[in-house]
Amino acid sequence: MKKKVLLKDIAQHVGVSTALVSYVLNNQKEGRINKETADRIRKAAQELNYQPNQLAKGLKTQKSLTIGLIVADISNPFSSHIARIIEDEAKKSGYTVIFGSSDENAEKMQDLINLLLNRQVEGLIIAAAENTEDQVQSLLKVGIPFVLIDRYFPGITTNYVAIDNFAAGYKATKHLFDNGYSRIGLVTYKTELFHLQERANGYKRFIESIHGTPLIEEVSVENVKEDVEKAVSRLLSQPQPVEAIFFVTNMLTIHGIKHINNLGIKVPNELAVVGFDETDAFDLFYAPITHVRQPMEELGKLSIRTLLDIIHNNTPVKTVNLDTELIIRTSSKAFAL
Amino acid sequence: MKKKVLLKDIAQHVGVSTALVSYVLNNQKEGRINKETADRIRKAAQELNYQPNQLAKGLKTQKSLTIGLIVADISNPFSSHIARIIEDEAKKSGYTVIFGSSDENAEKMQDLINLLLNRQVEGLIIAAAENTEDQVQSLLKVGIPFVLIDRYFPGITTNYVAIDNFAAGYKATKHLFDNGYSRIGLVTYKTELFHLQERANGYKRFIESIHGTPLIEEVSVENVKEDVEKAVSRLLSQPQPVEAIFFVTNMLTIHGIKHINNLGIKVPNELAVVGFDETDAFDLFYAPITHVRQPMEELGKLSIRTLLDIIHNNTPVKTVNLDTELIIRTSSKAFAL
DNA sequence: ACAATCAATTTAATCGATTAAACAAGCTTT
DNA sequence: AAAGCTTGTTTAATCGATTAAATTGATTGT
Repeated sequence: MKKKVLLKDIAQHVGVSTALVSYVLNNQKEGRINKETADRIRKAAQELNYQPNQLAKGLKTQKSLTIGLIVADISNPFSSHIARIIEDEAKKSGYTVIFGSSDENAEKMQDLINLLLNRQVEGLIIAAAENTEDQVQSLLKVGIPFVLIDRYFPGITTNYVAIDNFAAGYKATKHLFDNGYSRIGLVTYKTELFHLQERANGYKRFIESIHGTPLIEEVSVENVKEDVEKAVSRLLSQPQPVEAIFFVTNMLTIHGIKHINNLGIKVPNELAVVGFDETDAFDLFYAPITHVRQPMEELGKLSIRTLLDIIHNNTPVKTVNLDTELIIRTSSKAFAL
Repeated sequence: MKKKVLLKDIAQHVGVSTALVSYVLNNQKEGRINKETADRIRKAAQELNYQPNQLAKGLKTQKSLTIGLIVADISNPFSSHIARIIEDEAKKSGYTVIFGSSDENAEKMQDLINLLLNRQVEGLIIAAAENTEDQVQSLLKVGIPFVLIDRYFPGITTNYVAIDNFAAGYKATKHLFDNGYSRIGLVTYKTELFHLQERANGYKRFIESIHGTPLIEEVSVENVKEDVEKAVSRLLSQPQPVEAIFFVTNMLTIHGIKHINNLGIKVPNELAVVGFDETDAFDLFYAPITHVRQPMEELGKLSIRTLLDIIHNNTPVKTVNLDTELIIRTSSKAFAL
């Protein structure tokens, strides 16, 4: 591999010290540098196609211009969508993003945090995995700038950008009820994750408000597909089968409707469905899926902007719960009267 | 922010030089170091939770343990799936991946390359954007280890991992014909990208082999949705409308079937469809979509393994064209006889 | 008893930048 | 003409690690 062009090479080429080259290329000491010398330096840098070594620069300046993003799984469309928004927004401020997938696993998440900190990221955006309060607490103690996204812990006072999960759950359930479905089941993960519990709580609150019985099925993260299938089947094989199901994440929704489809059950006539998040799959289903849409752009942009704010100005704690929108399609259509 | 624990801190804590600490923590000079001293150093490192500064380490050792991945758009499921596989495989060898999205734009891709090289990545995996031969050539000249993935340039001898696009195109078209569809249209991007041309070439070759007329619609990258809609409509409003359409990428397929659906056209009875890549949307469509499946795991793993091979052993050029699988579903079902 | 060997550790240079402080030469000012 | 500014540039320390080479003190061989 050809050797890289260094500051020293430019200095030699022009016949000045590396210090001067550095000053010129960083536009420092404006006015104190001979215009003509400066031009020669800039020209040489251009010609030699000088690219500063960011490791060296970062080491000296203590600024890596890098932030870390930890998601559950970068191949999940929710994660990759957010990742893309954050990438773009970070770039606007000259920052690069390093991603990592935690697989909803606390240990992997800790490894990722260490890895990112070793790489001297200036801050983190984290979609925290289950049971990672301790890790978040210890980040707080260390004082690394970070912002939680999507998930957060009610017991920890820290920056986060998320949605109003309770309202989303309530709204989705109410919508089904208003459209004539009264026995409504819910499929969620068996999890301590607060944001998912809140979606379920919103559901429960509404069901209670109409004096109904909550019917909640919890599935494992490890075995989503099979578990969702069982969950759906159980909800349908009750003495009084459910008339509608609310799935609280994109994956649950997808596996759910695939199974419903395989069972030959007609949506919404035999069973209404409300899903969460957006995916093309929801549109292409013969009965397009009513779903809770999260404001992705806002989530992403707000999280990175908050993070950069903290990094640069050490602003006070900021917590955001954005509103969601219920996109009403066919899968929850009211009974024809 | 609490100050980080340095090698120096451990040295001071134990009462030895930083050199010794470094040797111990890197398991160097095995046997030449007093076992008891070594233990004390390791214990101190543990207690103080020492995390080496990778910028400093990388600067000195000239190894960043980082590789760069350039995709068209990380939020595209194809890209994010590949990214995830590469992330996992890289981690196994102690490497971290930095991603960037080029948006199919040559200039952005060049910026990304520079950015990644500044960050001293040891190598690159690139899904090259259109018209970036020059960039690839110049990477070759500079001698940076890199592997092209998904896309490659017939005129450039370099490492790449891709599929046999021609065969995929041929196979998909033949399948439609064998199932009784003879007027078959194709929707692709208006592009110089060789891999997409090859998919179209495979299509053309087959159509010619049956003495048919190729019906190719090209859409722009910038305006996919509208253009696909127009393309589909044009294919259907021919004097003799097409009986089947082959879409050569996942996005084209999704937009295509959405539109076909909106037009109220029944698949496959009124129009058969074959798509490319996999997405949940294909399964959930009322007539599950027959599609070309790319071997994602192999693509991802092979690309990173090849790259690491080059980095470490400077192996000779390796080009790979993997076979694809045609997943036959309902959307291309033979006419009932 | 003296050189040679060995084990254990330290010294100091280095990676490629940045930057405070020093310096040189010309110009003012009194 | 001495002292003080300006302007333009260089010197040298530094960031936090790694690592070749030097050093120290003990041990061994002859």
